[in-house]
Amino acid sequence: MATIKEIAELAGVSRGTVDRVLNNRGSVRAKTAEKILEIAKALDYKPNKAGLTLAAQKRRLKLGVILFENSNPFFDEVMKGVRYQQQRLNGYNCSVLVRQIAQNVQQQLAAIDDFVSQEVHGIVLVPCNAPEIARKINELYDMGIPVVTANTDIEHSRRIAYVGSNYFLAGETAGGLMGLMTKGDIHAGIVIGSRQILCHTDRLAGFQSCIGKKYPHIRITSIIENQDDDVESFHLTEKLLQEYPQINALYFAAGGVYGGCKAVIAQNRQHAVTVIAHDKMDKIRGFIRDGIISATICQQPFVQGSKSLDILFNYLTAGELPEKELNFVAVDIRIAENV
Amino acid sequence: MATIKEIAELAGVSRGTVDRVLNNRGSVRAKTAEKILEIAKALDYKPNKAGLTLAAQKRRLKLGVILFENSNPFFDEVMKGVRYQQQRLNGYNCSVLVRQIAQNVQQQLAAIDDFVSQEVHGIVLVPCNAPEIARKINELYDMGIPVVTANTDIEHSRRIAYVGSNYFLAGETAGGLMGLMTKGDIHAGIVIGSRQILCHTDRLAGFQSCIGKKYPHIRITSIIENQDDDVESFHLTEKLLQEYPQINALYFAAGGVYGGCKAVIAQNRQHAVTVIAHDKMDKIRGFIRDGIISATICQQPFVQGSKSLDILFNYLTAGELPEKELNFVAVDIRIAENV
DNA sequence: AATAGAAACGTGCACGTGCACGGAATGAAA
DNA sequence: TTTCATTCCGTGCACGTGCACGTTTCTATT
Repeated sequence: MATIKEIAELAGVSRGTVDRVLNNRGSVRAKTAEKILEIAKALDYKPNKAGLTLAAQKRRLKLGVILFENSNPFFDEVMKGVRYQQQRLNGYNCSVLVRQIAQNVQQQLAAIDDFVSQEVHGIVLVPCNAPEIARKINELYDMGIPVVTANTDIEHSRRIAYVGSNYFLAGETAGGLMGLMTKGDIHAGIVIGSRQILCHTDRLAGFQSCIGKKYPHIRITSIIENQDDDVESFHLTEKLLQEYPQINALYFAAGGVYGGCKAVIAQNRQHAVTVIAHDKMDKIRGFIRDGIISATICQQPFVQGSKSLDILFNYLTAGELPEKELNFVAVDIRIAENV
Repeated sequence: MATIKEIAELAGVSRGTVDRVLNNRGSVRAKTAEKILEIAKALDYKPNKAGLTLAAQKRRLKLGVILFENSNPFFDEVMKGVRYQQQRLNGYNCSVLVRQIAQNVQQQLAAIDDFVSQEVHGIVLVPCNAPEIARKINELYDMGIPVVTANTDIEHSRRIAYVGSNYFLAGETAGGLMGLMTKGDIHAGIVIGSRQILCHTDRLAGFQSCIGKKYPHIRITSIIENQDDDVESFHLTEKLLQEYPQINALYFAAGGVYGGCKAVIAQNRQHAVTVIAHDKMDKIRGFIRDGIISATICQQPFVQGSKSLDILFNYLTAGELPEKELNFVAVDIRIAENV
C-alpha cells in the first residue's frame, strides 16, 4: 500500500502538498497537482484507515442515537446493538449518547436540538414520518452533521444512509411461509397495527401480493387493526375468531402478537390455526418454541443498532459512505428450532 | 478515554514505563508498577484501537487463507467474503494470501508449510479432520502463528477461534421445516454426502432427532449417500424415487442438490415431493425461486469468510479475542421470496 | 570506597494522516 | 531595482502505541 510519504518522495514534494492535492484544498500549482495525482493513481493510493481514525480523534468524536422508548420491546433489542457498538467505538475514543423518547414529532425535534447544543458530530435516528423531521435532517446535513436513519426511512431527506428492513419483501416472505405451511382451504385473518403506518401497510401489501400471485388456496377473510397494543389485540382477535369460526390462519403484521396468541389459546384454536408473525421479542419466544407461532420473520434489531452507528463512525473518520445507500437487513425467518 | 501519556503523567513516570507495566515485560520496580496499575484501573484504561493498529502495521501484516478448491461451489461464496475482507484489510496495510486446494491432508499440510515459509502472521483454515492437522495447528500456535478454523472445526487443537455452523441445530431446523410444511402421512427420503463426514452426520442426527420428537407423521423411508456429486446424486435419487413411489418428501443434507432436484423433475414428482435442502448456490437458486425446493438452510458462507479473517486481524493487531471461542453463524432459512 | 553489573527508567522514532504556521518563490506595481 | 501581495509549498506537531536504545540508579563484590 502506498502512503502519502511515498508519493511525496516520488513527486519530489512534501507530504503537505500531497495532502492538499488529494483532499483538494487548493493552493497547488496545476502542473504539480497533476503529477501528484498521476503518481497516486499509478500506486493506487488509498488512505490508510488506521491513520485516518487516529488523526480524526484529535477531536473526541461524539455520536447521538435517538430511538423510541422501550414501551416497544423491539427497541430493547435495537438498544443491545447500540450498546455493543458503543463499547467498541469507545476503543476509538468515540462516545455515544443515547436518548429514548416517545414516538412524537415535537419530542424528536427537541431531542435533535439538544444533541446539536451538545455538539455531537453525527446522529442515528429512527425518524417519525413527518416533513418537519425531513427538513430538520437537511438542516443538520447543511450544518455538517450527518444523519443515518434506522428501522424506518424518511423521504425527501438527505440522510447519508438507511439501515433497516425492506418491509414489502418481509410481507411477501410471510405470505410465502403461510402458503408453504398450509394445505386445503385456508381462511386467513390479518392483524396489523394501523393503516396509518407505512411499515405496516407495506408488509400487508407484500403479503397480499404473494398470496394473490402464488397461493389461491388462501382467502383473506378479514383485516383488523390493533394499534400495536396487546390488550386491544387480545379482544379484537378474540372477536375475529368468534365471528369467523372458519379462520384457520392468522398473520400478525406488526405488534400485539402476544395478546393475539393469548386469544387463540383462549379459544383453544392453537392446533387449528397457523400463525405467522414478525420479530421474536422475549415475550413471544415461548409461543414460537411451542409451535403456537409457526414461523416469525425478524428484522434483526441488533444489526440495525450496531450497523447504523458503524456507518456513521466510518463516515466521520474515514469519510467513507457504504456502497449502498439503503442497507437492508436480511429477511430472517425463525421457527421453533432456530429461534 | 485515558491514554498511556495521561497515566504516565499522573504516575510521574515516562510512557515507556507505563507500557512495560501494562504489557508486563518486566524491569519495573514493584512499587512503581503497582502505582501505575492502580491509576490505570482508576481511569479504566483501555488501549486505543486506532493507535494499536497503527503501531502494529510497522510490520506489514500478512494473513493466509486455506480453503477447498471451487469444485465445491459453496467455497466460491466463502471466497466472496474473503475477498471483501481482503479489500477492507488492505486499507490497514494488511495483505491476504489465498490458497484453494483439494480436500486432502497432505496438500493441506504442504499449503500450511508454504505459508509459514512466506512468513504469514496468521492463518484461516478449513481443516481436514485429521490428527496431523490438529498437531500442525498446535505447532503453529507455539510458533506464534494463530489459526482460526472456518466452516469446520477440529478437535484437540489450539485454534484461537472457530467460525461456522452448528450442524446439529441446522439439521433440527430442517426437520422442523419439513414438519411444518407437510401434512398427512409423509414418507421421507434423506440424501447425504457421506457417513464419513462429521458435518453430514451431525445434520442427519439433528433432523432425525427433531422428526422423532415432534413430527410422528413423518417416516424416514431411506437414507442414501451421493458423495456430494451431482451425477451420482441424479442417478441415486432417481432410483430412490422409483423404488419407493410413496416418497413425498426429500431432505438433502449436503451437496448434490442440483442433481437430486433434476431427478425429481425427471420423474415429474416436483409437485408431490416437498424438498428441504441446505445452502443456496447459484446453481440451485432457480429451484428455490420456482418452489421445487420449498426451503433451504444456509450457513452464511460470506459471513464465514469475512468474519474469520476479521477475528484473526483483530487478534494480531489489538491482541483481542472474540468473547466466544465458537462463533456460530445463524441458522438462516430461505424460501422463494427471500432467497 | 571503587567498580562492575544488573535493574529501573527516560527518550526518540516509527506507523499514516490532517492541519496550522511559516517560509520561499513568483508576479505585478512603484 | 525595490516593494508588496499572492500563490505555492515545506515543516512540525498531534493523535496513541510499541519498541529499540541510551541513561541513570541501585546492589553486590573486591
